[in-house]
Amino acid sequence: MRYSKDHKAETHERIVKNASVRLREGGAASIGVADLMKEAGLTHGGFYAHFASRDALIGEAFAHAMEQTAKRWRKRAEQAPEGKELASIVAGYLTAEHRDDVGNGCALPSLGAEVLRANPKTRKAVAAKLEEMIDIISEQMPVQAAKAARREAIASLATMMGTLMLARMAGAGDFSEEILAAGRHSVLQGEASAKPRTKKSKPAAGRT
Amino acid sequence: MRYSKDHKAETHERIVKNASVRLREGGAASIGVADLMKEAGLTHGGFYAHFASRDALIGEAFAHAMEQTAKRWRKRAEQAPEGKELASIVAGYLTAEHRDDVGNGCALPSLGAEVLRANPKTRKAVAAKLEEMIDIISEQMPVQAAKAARREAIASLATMMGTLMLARMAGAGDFSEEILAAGRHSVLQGEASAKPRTKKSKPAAGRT
DNA sequence: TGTACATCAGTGAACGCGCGTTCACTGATGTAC
DNA sequence: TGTACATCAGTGAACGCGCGTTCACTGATGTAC
Repeated sequence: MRYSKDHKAETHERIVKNASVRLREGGAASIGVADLMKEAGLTHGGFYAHFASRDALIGEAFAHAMEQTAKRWRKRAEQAPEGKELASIVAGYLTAEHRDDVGNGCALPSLGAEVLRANPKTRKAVAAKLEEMIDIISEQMPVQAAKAARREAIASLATMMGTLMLARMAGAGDFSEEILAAGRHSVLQGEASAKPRTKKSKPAAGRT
Repeated sequence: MRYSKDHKAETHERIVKNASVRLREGGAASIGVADLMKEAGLTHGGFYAHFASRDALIGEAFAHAMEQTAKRWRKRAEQAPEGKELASIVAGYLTAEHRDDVGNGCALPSLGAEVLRANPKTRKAVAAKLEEMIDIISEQMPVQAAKAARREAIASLATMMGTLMLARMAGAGDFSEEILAAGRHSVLQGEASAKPRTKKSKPAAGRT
């Protein structure tokens, strides 16, 4: 072959990564085949050696963005001092840096509305990843009952993504900072140093 | 004139209303001039007698969606029994009906990501409307201190819109219902029958 | 070791199509006289 | 009251442009003999 063993796989991954950034920044409609290939240093004709269609790429870009977000949370939870797992995730989430980095940020606020317009297969994959993400937060909840932990995990996730969206809508001034602070206060009140529900000796298990 | 006095204004409004539904459902990219005019019973050429450009229409559609949402909340707060204003807004918000009616639903979850791609003028107008919406919720908060009320209003709004988005991402099954219930529980816990901060004798004032 | 062939990631011209915008025109009504 | 003209919301053909997709081709490398 002309290229190294997994050269094609690397190219494929590069295209998907770039697409997932653009997807978060500008929505699926902003993804242009020619632009994307140019960004990857290739010409547009080669696109169809990697993807069956533009829509297939969009599906992969969704999956990549969701998985990247989940990975980030797992890593944060693992690296945080015991009892500070949730606080660490929230502190990393509700920041001006995250607000301003839409393309590499959490998939949920960027893609929540977008996924409604995606094909059924993509929608299902996204819903499954969402379950995973809820599990990750749920494991860090300072509540003993699993049911309550799950309920609170969902609400915390909702508050986090909602806060980030509102902060983005508000722009980058005092109003936006106020929103971020309100979200942090709400999610973390009275839970700053409580113990998570599960030990973190093992990486988080997959979804149910 | 060929038509009644405010015929043109009515046509204009009809186009904007239709556009604001499409904007919420499919994003700005889904708004096609020809489609929209056809929906209004007209031909595409007449569009430019009403709007300077497609982009100008999109700006009006944003404003309409935001104002419609704010109006709905004011109405709900006015019609609710005293002490149940916030509960009434939340109960109307976190329902399967609202989840399934994206086009006529709250502007925030549908347009939060979309507005980041709009022009600066539209972005500013949306941010101003967001302030108004926070004020509406803030006035119904069962807290005496204005600062705390505003903080809690922001967090409630974030949780509400975040919950609705998560429920939409989850589809329409048990998982989705669970999300809605978690959001209702979170926003309303312990506040079900507290008194709002302000009397509702007068319609809510404009934003600061 | 040398030669002919197969492989296949990537190239770039070409296609069909839809879209935003322009523009000369229509035709019903209000107004001036 | 009747006639000629001005107004203007709406019509529909035409335009230029960008985009997704197709396809014959390239050329460097691995493999068979």
